[in-house]
Amino acid sequence: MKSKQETEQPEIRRKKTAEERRQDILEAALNIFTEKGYNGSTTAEIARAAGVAEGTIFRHFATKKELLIAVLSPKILEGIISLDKKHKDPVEFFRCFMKNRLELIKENDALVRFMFAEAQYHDEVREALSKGILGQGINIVQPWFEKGVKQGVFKPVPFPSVMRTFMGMVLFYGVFNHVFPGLSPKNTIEEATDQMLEIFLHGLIVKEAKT
Amino acid sequence: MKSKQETEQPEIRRKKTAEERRQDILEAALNIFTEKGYNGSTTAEIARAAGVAEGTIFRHFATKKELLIAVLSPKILEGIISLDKKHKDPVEFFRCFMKNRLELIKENDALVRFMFAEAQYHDEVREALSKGILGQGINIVQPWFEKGVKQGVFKPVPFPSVMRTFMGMVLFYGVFNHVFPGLSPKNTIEEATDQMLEIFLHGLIVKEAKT
DNA sequence: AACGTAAGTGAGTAATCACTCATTAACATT
DNA sequence: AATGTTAATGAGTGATTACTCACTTACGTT
Repeated sequence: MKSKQETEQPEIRRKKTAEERRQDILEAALNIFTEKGYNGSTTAEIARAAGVAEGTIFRHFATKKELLIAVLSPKILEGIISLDKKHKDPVEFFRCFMKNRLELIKENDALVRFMFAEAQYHDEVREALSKGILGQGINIVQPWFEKGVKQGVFKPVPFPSVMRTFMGMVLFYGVFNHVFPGLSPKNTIEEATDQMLEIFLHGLIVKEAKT
Repeated sequence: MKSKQETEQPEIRRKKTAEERRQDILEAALNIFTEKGYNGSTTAEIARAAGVAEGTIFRHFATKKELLIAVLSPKILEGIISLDKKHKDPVEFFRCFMKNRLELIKENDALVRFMFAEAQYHDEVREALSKGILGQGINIVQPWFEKGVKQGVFKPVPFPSVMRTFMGMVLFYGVFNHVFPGLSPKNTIEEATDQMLEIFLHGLIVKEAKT
């Protein structure tokens, strides 16, 4: 029951609501974390970036780790909603989905890289990531893939392999550009999507050739 | 000029050579680093694992970061040699290369994950990784790919996209199994290679279908 | 204006960090 | 046995860490 009424907003520096402060801290934490890593960031630094005292952080989050979880949790589920179900064609779905994910990753590449990096060391992050992304995969991708198989459009490759391949291609896109700058310089998302999709759907080999 | 002669080895606990100690420390550091991350590991912990005093570490490595570099540098170049050039067929090359890399990654998956995780935060790691792996890509993969294109076997997709797709699939293999356990349970390397290669070379779509 | 309350503060704390250095131990050489 | 040399030690150091708490501030209510 947060009975905080927005009355008039005078010139003098008003105290922010608890929720506003919380958001300030979360935003600052996200920036510092993605830049320096969880263990490389200090609560003092985050407080400075958020414009609050260090003690304020611990009024909103009991521990530093709780802050980490609070930063990542909403981000992990983000983007699920943005995908509509208007597609009829499995191939069209994969094209849209890949482009959608590439855009999402390009916009949040520091975040994505951070999540996967920290997933190595923190069980909580790994579990949240696993649940969130696997949920996307199973709920969204698998039905379309199986639909395609039933229609005879897709090969009956085991779904885990499809998922792994697809995610590898897509997720690595963001990591790649960071770790290996210089390669793929002027690649637009459109081009990247088309080229990846060409390989993913039709393969590297020209159709007439034999293995 | 290390004039240390291996004479007789009496029962009493002998002092190890500098090189032996160095290797002990490197091995322990690798284990601790991959488990807890660079910033999550302490030199005290590494010393304990290596069975040496903390000061000994700094007799062999000036700083903790120097230890990190010393741990990773040899690992990054590892595996290049193991690949012979007996292949004649570009397709066969990709099959062998993928299987080879998958095995390498499966055996060193903690290391691989650690390298890419720390590459987010340390320029030195990123540069070493970039140079090492990009070198492999350009020196080994690109010639075979271009050979395939000239033979009319491969499509003239821009090489960066091919490389990115290939690396994404392969590298993500290890990360995937760690972050998303439960999926792809009993997948052997043989199966994984075959399924990935099927998608990479021939695509998900059955040949008769149209986009 | 006086009071109560929720939110914010920052100096303080105990623990921990990477790193140092005077000392000791283990060898080879004489 | 005496001496020199190289390697190893671990208590010590100053800096830094996540986190605490007694106190202040800003606001709503009366």
